[in-house]
Amino acid sequence: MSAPPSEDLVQQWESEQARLRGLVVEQDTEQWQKNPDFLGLERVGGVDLSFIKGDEVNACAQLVVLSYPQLEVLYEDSQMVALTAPYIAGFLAFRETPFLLEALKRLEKNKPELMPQVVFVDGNGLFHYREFGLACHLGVLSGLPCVGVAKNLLQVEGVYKNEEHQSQIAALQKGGDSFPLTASSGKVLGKALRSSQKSSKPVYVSVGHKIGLDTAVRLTHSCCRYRVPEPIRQADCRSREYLRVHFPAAET
DNA sequence: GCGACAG
DNA sequence: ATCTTGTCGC
Repeated sequence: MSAPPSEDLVQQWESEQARLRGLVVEQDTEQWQKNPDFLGLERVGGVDLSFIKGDEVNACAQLVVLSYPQLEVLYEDSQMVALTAPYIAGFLAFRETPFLLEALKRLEKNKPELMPQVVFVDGNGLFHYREFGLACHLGVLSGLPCVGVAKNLLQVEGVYKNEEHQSQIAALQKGGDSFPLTASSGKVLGKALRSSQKSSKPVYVSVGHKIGLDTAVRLTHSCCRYRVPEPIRQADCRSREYLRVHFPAAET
C-alpha cells in the first residue's frame, strides 16, 4: 500500500543530513550541564508522535515540558498532524521533525517562559548511520540542547546486536550502569544505559545537540522513574491518550 | 536470496 | 509506530 521510496528523495535527504551534520555541537554548552546536580536546570522537554492503527498519515504530535528535578508536567501540547514523508530507517527526522518544530514554535508564542532547557527525543542522535539522527536534526534546527534515547538498538557502523552485546547488557547490574557503543572507527557514538534498577533492557542514549555524551547519559538516568525517561514517557502516554479520546476505535 | 530495519 | 490480556515475580 506504500509507494517504494524514491531514490532521488533519499539522496536529497542524505545530502541534507550531511550538510546539517557539520552544525552539531557535541559538547556541553550550558552552565547547568557542568554542575554535579544539574543546578540551574528547571525545565526538561519531551517529544513524541503517536499513530492511529492502520493510518499511515494522521498522527498526534506531542510536546511536554516537565519541571526538574521534580519531573512534574508544566506544559502539554497535543496536535493532530498529517505526515507527508514515509518512514525509512535512517531518515526518521524527515517524517517527524517539521511537526516537532511547530510544537516548539507554538510554545515560544504562547508560553515562552516554559521553553525547555533540554529536549529528550524518542530516537537516536549521533548513534545513526550517518551520525545524524532525529535528535541531532531537531537540535540543530531548533537550536536547543537535545538528547536521543532509543528503545531499540540500531545496528550501525560496526555496532552489532550479537552475543558480545548481550553479555555487555547482562553486565549492567544497577541503574546508571552503562557501556559504550563504539563504531568501527573507534568513535563512541552512544551508550547503552540501564536506566532503572528494575529494567534489565537498556535504553540507547546518544548526543543530539549541545550536550556531551557523558552528561547526556547522566541526565537521562536522573530523569528516569521507569525505563523510558519521564519526558518521553509522558509525551508518549499523553499523545496516545489524545488519540483514544478523539479517535475511538473504528468498529465494523 | 537473506537479514536488518530508531519510530 | 501498531496489532494485544493476562500473568508471573518481587
